[in-house]
Amino acid sequence: MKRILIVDDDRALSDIMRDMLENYEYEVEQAGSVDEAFTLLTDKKFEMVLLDINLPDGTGFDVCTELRRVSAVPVIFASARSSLDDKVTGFEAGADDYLPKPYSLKELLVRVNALMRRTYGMGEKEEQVCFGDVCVNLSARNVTKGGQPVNLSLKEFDLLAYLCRNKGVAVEKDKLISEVWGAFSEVEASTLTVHIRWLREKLEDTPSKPEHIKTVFKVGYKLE
Amino acid sequence: MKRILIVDDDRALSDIMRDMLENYEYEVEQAGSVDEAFTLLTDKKFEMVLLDINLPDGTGFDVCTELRRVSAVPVIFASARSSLDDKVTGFEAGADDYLPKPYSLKELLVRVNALMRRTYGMGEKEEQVCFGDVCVNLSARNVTKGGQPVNLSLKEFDLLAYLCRNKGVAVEKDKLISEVWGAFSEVEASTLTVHIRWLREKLEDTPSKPEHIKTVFKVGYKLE
DNA sequence: CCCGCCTGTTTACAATTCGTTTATATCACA
DNA sequence: TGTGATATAAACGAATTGTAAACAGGCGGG
Repeated sequence: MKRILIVDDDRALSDIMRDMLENYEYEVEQAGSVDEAFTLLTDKKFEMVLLDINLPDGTGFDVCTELRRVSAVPVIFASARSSLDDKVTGFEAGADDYLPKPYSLKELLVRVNALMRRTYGMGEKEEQVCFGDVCVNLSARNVTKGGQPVNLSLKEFDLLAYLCRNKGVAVEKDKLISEVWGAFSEVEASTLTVHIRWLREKLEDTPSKPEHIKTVFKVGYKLE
Repeated sequence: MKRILIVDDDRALSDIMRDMLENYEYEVEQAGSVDEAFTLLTDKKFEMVLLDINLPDGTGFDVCTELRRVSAVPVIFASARSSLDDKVTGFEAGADDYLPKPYSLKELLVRVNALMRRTYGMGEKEEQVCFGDVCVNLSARNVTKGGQPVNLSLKEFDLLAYLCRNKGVAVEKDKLISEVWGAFSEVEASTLTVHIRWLREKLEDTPSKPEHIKTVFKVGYKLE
């Protein structure tokens, strides 16, 4: 959940922005002055700051400049001041975008989204599943046991990954084969058996008495 | 030196943009059509793409969408089409900014600078990644092994740099090629293999038993 | 202007890994 | 205890990767 700070002394407008951003699963806090902004920035970490320029006790430029001394947090100016000079000043103060009022809320939203995407990644969330002393990082494709990296082959990893994604549930052999080898694969069930064995050899303390990669008789396998 | 691709069929305007950007130490290439854009993207790597929307043989939206399939290169739309719908379409296609014509050149420049800064770092801070007795300074583009400087060629360094930025994760061969050789590059996978080999020869104690530049069979490579 | 060096790409071949199958042993349930 | 299901071990072939060397283009120095 990304947190956004809106700094604007027009409370009505600020509320509208807040409502819209909250609809899109951002967490929003509001400040109406430079002072209030610094107070909030001191307390909490924000993933983005939206700045008006004209504030009762200073300018958004000042806020941005100060902020940049200590932080690279994304900043978007949103202001009624729309001259080129103001834009240049804003960007030179370290802003990432500048949106002159009046703007459409939709445009604000897509720009916020674009900057979030650029700053925090295209949404590749790091998925990690652990059992016992084994950690499986699904996005990085690496596995550790007791902190030590474990080398798994392609099929071994894919198989383990599918079990991880269905941790706790018994997966039928047919299902495993079609997920790992492809829907119309014609490999024999024994192939699956062998790969399970190799996983156990690499990941279980006692491969012949598996504690995590369990077999479900007549059904398939289950990760616990 | 950052390379920028301008895609615009208005050659006069394109030239003006080029001149200005070159004054600010960017290296610029120009394309006047979708086709030309793809050609350039096939054999060179760009750090940013400026896209017009109306092109003789397609739209900038198409270029952006295709590009986003394989690359996270920063994209700015600059177009006479200034409706909200167009802006939304542009951002949804994966753009980072949208600048309606007519715009001032100065504004284009500060937006380019801001996006470069956001994407490639705030300049001064030294990014350094180490593994074993090897240290890679990403901003200074130099590498040491056991304190001794190591000479890497351009491609060798780019490849290593990308692996460093994704230390610990298995990077697919396709991804490596599109990041190092350019979005639509058509170099063969064997070229990648050879460059990996050279890196290992220069950085690994026992190149044939690499401890850090690991191969992930059928997938790609990983830095540990 | 020519030459040699450096870089990058491709090619050909060697070495290795991986996945599958087969064969046999062991296990779980009725 | 018997029988089908699963585990274990090993072997083979195919596909992937490593290696070395040749080739081409660009650049700078003589």
